[in-house]
Amino acid sequence: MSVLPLQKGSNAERSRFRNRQAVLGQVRAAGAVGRAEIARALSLTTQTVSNIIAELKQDGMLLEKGTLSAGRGLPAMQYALNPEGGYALGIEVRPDAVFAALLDMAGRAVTTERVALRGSAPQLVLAELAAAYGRALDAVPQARARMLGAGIVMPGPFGVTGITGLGSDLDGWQAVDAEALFAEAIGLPVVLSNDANAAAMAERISGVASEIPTFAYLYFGAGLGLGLVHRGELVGGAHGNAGEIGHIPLPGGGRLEDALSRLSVQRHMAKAGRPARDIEALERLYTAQDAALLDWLDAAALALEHALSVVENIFDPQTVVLGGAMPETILDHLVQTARLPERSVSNRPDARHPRLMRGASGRMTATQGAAALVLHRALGAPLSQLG
Amino acid sequence: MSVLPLQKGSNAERSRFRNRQAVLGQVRAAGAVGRAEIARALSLTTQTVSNIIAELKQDGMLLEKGTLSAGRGLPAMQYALNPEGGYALGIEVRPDAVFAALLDMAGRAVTTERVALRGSAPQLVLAELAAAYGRALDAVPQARARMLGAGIVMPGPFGVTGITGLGSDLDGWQAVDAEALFAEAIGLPVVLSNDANAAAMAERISGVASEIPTFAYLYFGAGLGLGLVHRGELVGGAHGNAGEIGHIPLPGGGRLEDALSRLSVQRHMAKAGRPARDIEALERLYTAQDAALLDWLDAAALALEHALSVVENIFDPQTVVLGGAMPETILDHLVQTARLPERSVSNRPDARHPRLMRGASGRMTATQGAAALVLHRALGAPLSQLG
DNA sequence: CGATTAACTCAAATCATTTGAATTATCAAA
DNA sequence: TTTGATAATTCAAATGATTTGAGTTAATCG
Repeated sequence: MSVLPLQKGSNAERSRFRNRQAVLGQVRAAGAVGRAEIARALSLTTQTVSNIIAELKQDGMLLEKGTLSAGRGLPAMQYALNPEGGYALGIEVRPDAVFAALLDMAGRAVTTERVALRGSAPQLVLAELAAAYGRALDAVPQARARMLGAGIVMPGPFGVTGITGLGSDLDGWQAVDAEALFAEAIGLPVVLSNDANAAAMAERISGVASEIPTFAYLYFGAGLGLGLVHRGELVGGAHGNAGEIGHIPLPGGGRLEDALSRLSVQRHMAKAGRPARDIEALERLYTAQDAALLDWLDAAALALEHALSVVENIFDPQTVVLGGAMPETILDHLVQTARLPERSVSNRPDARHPRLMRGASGRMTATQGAAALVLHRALGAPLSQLG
Repeated sequence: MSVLPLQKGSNAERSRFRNRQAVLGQVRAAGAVGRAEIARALSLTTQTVSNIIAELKQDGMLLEKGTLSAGRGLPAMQYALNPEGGYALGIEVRPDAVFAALLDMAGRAVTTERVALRGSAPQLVLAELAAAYGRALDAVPQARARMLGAGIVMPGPFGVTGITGLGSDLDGWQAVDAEALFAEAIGLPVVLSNDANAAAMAERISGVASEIPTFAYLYFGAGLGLGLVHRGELVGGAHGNAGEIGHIPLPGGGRLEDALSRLSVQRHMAKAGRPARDIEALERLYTAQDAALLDWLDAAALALEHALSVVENIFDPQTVVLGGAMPETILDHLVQTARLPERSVSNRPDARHPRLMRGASGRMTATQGAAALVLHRALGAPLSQLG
């Protein structure tokens, strides 16, 4: 009979927790700030912010960065995140390999690793993963006591759906509580997400969207994914499966990811007798201005225009970011050649951001994004997400 | 230099405010509950809930509904919203008319009115609107002291966009701060939204989605709109223009709203020599199983399938609700004949809700939805939305 | 009928923020 | 160079809300 609430009640303890996060969030967003400025931004008193900052400094989360004189008055002591104040583990599980990265609180990867897999059975994956985590901690011992959590990216869709088997699901993972398994295997709080959402959060935490609270991210994985960030928060849908934009039909027939994905370009190039197994091969072909690749790009740009039209009109983002497992040169080519739909709510003369841009993260976007999910939760996410 | 925060800091006063809202939200969702149950749901103590409920009762927001014995122990006093405890004004501005409705806190319309307009100039609209508000207050005098705010629905898109003039924009309203104008004209706090978002919130507050936190609403206005509710909150996009789904291209050519909208059916019927000016006419034609109308319905069902495919795969909603300015019989027909896409993340064998359903609200959906936006804010919205 | 259970109330304790006064360091004008 | 204004910061006390713990009341169960 009880209605499960979308929010918990508040008390002094939870207020403090929330304010701590908010202060950390302000510091992260600003790079370095003084206490009074944080207080103004959060509508708190400087006294409160002073108390919280003293605590955070004590905990090793913040560093003093010297005073900054700005006009009259006592110069404010500037505070910045201590990169070594906290670490997040990012994990990306693919059918053939596991990627792991350890990120510090500044969002920089301090270790990265790729472990080849012989199958995707949960036991196997979990064991490899725990081992990789152990190696990362050995390499960065000071992280051991300061782990904030682990973010894990897996091919969706999550939960039991009627399209299991059609997509890129992982064998053996359809009917298990993946989050609980991971949490137990590595002994950390876990956030589970799909690749596109994680990549989007990576851009939000330390990429091109760090000052753009509402944007969409088109992610080149095996297929094509969409990550939606609305007012700083991920829009994951009812079951975390939002963003399967690759499945939507194209005007000319077929699905979007038939024309716009890594599989798509690989198939196209194979047919043309120019197999391109990996990103490096694609990059070389592009540098050589390969005719078959340029053909694919023409069709892909058209598909991208369709995707933009759909995403912009449905979601009204400040910008659309393009990224994922594609050479930067090809992403740039797409960004430059795709024509922006005229009939779109995003077609605004007063726009402050380009409507389409390439993401900043490279090859490990999703892996780093997985860790970014943890950092996002630790550094200023709203209370509603904190349990 | 200061980074504007997505959340404010918390203090005792704001905690109390938040907890008041959360308690009201629980009461609304449950219909009638006891204090201990609310306390459990919100992770607060019964003492705290008791204090807040005493205050809310004092303010006339809650009514005692007698005790309910549930097993052992002292039977809990049940509390319910006092419908007369608060009122919200809902306003829908159309090019040719203004609709106004006064809703009580239970979500019921206590007055409704339609005022024909001779033009859409701001001065004219604001004057008519203030007059309509005055008449509503005269009819329900006890509302005067208990107004929670006004929700206003206008044709989008909001702000300056490159497609101004293409859509259903209102003349004279493109470059004005509509929210401020309305707030000044009627002396109430104002929420501005588009029709689809408001209609979605109406279903959330007192319609078929009252227990569905994540859903999409396909709204038949002049065109076709989409309202997205994610974990209880509207996804409005960067400029409040999210949901312009009518603009997206159809596989067969043209835009979605060319096949699926009131304008579409009116054009189709006019061409077929069976003009249908209003909803009543459409309803009569459907009752007569008019061949031309059935033709349109076939094409519309196909377009709806495309829309479902896009919305489900991008947003992963628990359900898609169909509603707006269409006869219920026609909406039902569409719900029954549209084939649900198989390749969709929403195709789940374990789904608890139908994937597609008709909305509960009738003709005044958007107007009542406008008021629902206010009620939503007053009854349990997260702190982040409260300024 | 007594024991148990659960809702509720009262008063005191607790926690975090706010308030108000005092201190310090810089800039700008005399 | 001096003086006054400005703004950041700290200290101690006050405030506001929740929590804690003990006690009361009214049901069900055995």
